[in-house]
Amino acid sequence: MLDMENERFIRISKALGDDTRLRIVQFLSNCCCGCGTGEDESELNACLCVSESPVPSTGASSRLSHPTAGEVCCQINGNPKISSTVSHHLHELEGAELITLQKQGKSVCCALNRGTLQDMASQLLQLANEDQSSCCQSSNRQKSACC
Amino acid sequence: MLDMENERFIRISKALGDDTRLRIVQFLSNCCCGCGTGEDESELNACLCVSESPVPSTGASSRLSHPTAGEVCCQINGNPKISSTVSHHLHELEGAELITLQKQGKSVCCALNRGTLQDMASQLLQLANEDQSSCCQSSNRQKSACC
DNA sequence: CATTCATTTCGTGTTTTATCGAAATGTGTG
DNA sequence: CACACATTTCGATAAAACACGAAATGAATG
Repeated sequence: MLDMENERFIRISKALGDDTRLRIVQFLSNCCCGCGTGEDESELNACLCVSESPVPSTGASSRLSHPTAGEVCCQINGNPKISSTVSHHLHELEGAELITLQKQGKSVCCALNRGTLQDMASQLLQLANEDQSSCCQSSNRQKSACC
Repeated sequence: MLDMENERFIRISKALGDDTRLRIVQFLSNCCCGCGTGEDESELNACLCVSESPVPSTGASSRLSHPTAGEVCCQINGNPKISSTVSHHLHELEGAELITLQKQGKSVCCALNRGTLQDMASQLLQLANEDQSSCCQSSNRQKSACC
């Protein structure tokens, strides 16, 4: 296991080791607006997840490509406005690079960072399939009196 | 994501989200004696990880197929005898099904449960590649006034 | 410029987790 | 049976994580 630092691995594991945060990741994972750029109107129009806020100058609706923090919060605990707790969890997930947060107007858009999940999966597979033939001669073994 | 319960996913994530426990898993992962049954003498004889305790009746050495808790502890913190802290971590990992502990005489043998790591990896890949087209109609969306 | 709205920051109480040493358990040995 | 040994259990302590409400920030609106 060379690539990912333990510190990062632990940060991600901790982030995923909380019920609220896991549910946030799950919601963002199967949310159809979690990956669009907001430019392809046709797919966005069919999606209930997008935020809809009227633009007064044109009278048209502006649509965001990702669910807002408030919408995520609503999905998680039914709270109509974002709680400080969910806000905190979102930033925790952002710190672990599991999601990205982007300010759009007075809202914050949340998007899943699928690459981090893939990295994590490959680290786990590496741990599962680690070459077992090298441990005894290897230098990564701690030299101690006891073993 | 149907298969693994959130509770189990969280248990495993928490177990991997601690530096000491991660190092235990890493050690067991690339330990060459982490998978043998102890019956194939030829491969075990070359391995420094095996426990060697003289059997007085025959005068020969008995070899265990896995590192003992004490040996794991030694690798982790250089402590010649197992600490209560490492013992606790081992049982935490056992609870998450990441390792198995088996009593052999007065020692406990520790073996990595590679299947759990693989399961976890596939869960993460599933999260990463979740179908995004079904969220808006799907029933797994919470119905709330706010969204 | 005052107001509303979405979000964050802050202060605090509560729970969980990690760590340590001492005592207890249990297994094999002389 | 007494003893040594590996490990676990227990009790205490300290640190980290979670949760909550109130106040603060900052952007859009009237």
